[in-house]
Amino acid sequence: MSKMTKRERFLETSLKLINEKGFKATTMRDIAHSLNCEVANVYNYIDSKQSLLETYLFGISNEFHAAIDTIIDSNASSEEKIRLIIRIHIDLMVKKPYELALLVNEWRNLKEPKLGTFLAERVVYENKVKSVLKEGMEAKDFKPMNIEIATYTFLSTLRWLHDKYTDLPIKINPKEIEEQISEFVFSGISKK
Amino acid sequence: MSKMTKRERFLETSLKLINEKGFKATTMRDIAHSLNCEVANVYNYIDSKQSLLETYLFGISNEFHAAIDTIIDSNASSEEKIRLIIRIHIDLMVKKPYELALLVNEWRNLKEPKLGTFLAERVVYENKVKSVLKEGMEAKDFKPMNIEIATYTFLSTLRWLHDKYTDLPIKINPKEIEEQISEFVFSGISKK
DNA sequence: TATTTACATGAACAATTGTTCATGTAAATA
DNA sequence: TATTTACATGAACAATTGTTCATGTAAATA
Repeated sequence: MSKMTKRERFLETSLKLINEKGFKATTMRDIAHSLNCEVANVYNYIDSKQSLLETYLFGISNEFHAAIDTIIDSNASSEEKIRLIIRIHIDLMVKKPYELALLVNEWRNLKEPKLGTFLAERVVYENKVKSVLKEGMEAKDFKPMNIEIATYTFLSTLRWLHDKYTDLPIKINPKEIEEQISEFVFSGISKK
Repeated sequence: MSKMTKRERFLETSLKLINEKGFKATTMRDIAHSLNCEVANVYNYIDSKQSLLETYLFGISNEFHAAIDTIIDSNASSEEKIRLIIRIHIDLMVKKPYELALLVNEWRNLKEPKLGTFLAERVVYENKVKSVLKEGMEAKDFKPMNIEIATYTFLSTLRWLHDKYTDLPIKINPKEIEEQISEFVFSGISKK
């Protein structure tokens, strides 16, 4: 459909613009300008500036949830599950670096009640990760840890990726990132 | 001095407000309101909204640099240096959680040429960390790693702290965070 | 006592913002 | 051919924004 194509091209353009300048700093006129059209025309594609942000954020959030649910429902070992979680984060970063950057940087600009929904979804996601770590601890695959700290620290190791992938022209090889981060997470930096 | 006290109280109030709503979303009128005064009065304390942000960001950035320089110039082992870097991050988070949150979340709102200066300073900081990791790798304290990935992954493990410390009423014990994160960084989550 | 200092006000400003409206048009569809 | 659809325009709006100005005042300082 011609509509889809045009709309998608519009979404892509404004996504990059928002990433460059930030959501608040990007005006409807900025978006129009980068599309070579008038401001009013932008409203043929979206309802409001807010809804634009919501579309992006809930879209990528859903993708993360769909991916982790498949992993959790599998009968892989805890270690294998963590390995797969690392992989989906890197996969999504390669496929949708700008959406990922938005997810990290711009969710604050959501308004209630969407903001509450978003944060609730994020807690659910964190809890899914937490459950895998807990499972692994109980199975003695993982060492005894403060589960909260371990969850946040682990998730943090995956949260810088988008930054390098959106800004730099030279992309680091995703396979290498996956190996290096997995090694870091499972056995740290010390030469044992 | 009475001036210092009042100005500092003002800085503290607006710092929290900016953290709550975001820099762009916080208006001068918001700040005035939370101080129970008129907008114009705010300009007795600062030159502009931008300079307010700059004060915070370069202040905390300098603290990080001062702290890491002391560590780098010491003759501690690489492992000990990494341990100390973890410690200063946690110390600063406990002492100045709001400044830290700003450093992570709001630097994008700086304008050139301050933005360039800030980013350059950040690269310098990352390079200092990188040099410690490299040194440790060469001394065979640390395993062979892609040094870029290791640096960003390591720094990330410290970048979620402020979030929990500003939002939650219940503070996690800093000593425990330090131990847990050090263990994570040096030997990972696997039960060896 | 005279003067400086730090803090305070209210009104006004020019610019920017998201959004709406009436209207138009080329291409696809019925 | 008639009509719907998707995309497009320019003007206008009400609200919000950071900042300035002239002016005031209580307390500290000279």
